[in-house]
Amino acid sequence: MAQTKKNFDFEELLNKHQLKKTAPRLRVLSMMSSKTSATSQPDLEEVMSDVDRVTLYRILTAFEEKGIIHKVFDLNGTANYALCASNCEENHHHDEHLHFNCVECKNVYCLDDMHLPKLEVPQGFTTDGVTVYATGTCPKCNKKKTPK
Amino acid sequence: MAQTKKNFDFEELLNKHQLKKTAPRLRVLSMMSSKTSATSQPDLEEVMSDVDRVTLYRILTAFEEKGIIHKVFDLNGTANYALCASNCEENHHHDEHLHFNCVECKNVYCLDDMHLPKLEVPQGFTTDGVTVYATGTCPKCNKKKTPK
DNA sequence: TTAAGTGCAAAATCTTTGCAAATGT
DNA sequence: ACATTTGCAAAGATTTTGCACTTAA
Repeated sequence: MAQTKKNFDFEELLNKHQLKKTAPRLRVLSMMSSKTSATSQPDLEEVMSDVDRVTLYRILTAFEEKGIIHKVFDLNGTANYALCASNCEENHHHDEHLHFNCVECKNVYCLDDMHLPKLEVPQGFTTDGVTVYATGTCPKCNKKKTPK
Repeated sequence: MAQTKKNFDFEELLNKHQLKKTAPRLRVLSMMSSKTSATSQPDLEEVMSDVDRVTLYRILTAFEEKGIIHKVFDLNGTANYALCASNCEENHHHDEHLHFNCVECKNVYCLDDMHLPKLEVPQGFTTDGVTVYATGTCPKCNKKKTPK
């Protein structure tokens, strides 16, 4: 059960959430599933430039409400979207994983499998969630920098 | 050397960065220093509603460039600003502390003194910075919830 | 057929830019 | 007096809303 989001799952996924299978929606899902990193809204808009911007907004909103994708802001405040892991439910996301923001290519990687260290907070604070952003260089960009 | 940013330091601070002491700038500094949490841009705009919005944008940009304040986006993508610790230099911020985002009052607390646990990243990634966002309830809001 | 989704137009925000007037040094 | 800073007007960009047309089921 390693990779759960294959292309032919998208119909089912939309069905499950009572969303009709339309071309723009399938393309959004397809694009997100083809990447290991989250997709920034500007990138999405570029690829989907033939559909109305409003439509894209509505698709993203709908997907987020249904728990199909989750939104994560990178360190520049830009919204990035990624498919949710299977344990996301409607309006209740489990995105307490590590978000890695590459300073070279700006991509945001959702490193789901990383275990996050326990966090201590001062007296009086109670935490219900932790999101960790790491900045640095991703493997792809590291390779470019060390061509040998 | 516990609290470094007293009111009478602001003149000096602006001087040091070759910025003129103007009323709006002093008010921004005063507001930020009076709070233990970062100040959201909407909050700033409300308090500073008598000065032009453009002026506020420029003040914040200038302060950030000079390393007087740093910007941190909360989990809703809203910009929040806080005075930099003294070890911030121009265009090179040290804000690798814990940002605590209260789900009740939406405030962002910069918990400078917390030590952040070492983070493991997968093969190929190299990190140069870590920002941790915790969500939860801050002491103030916890008190409200448990009135006794 | 009909409820849901899309596209277009337009409003509402948010952010940036240019320039003249005001202000700090 | 002079360089900065502010305010205003306007341009640009982003996001939201309303409604008619289209499409999936």
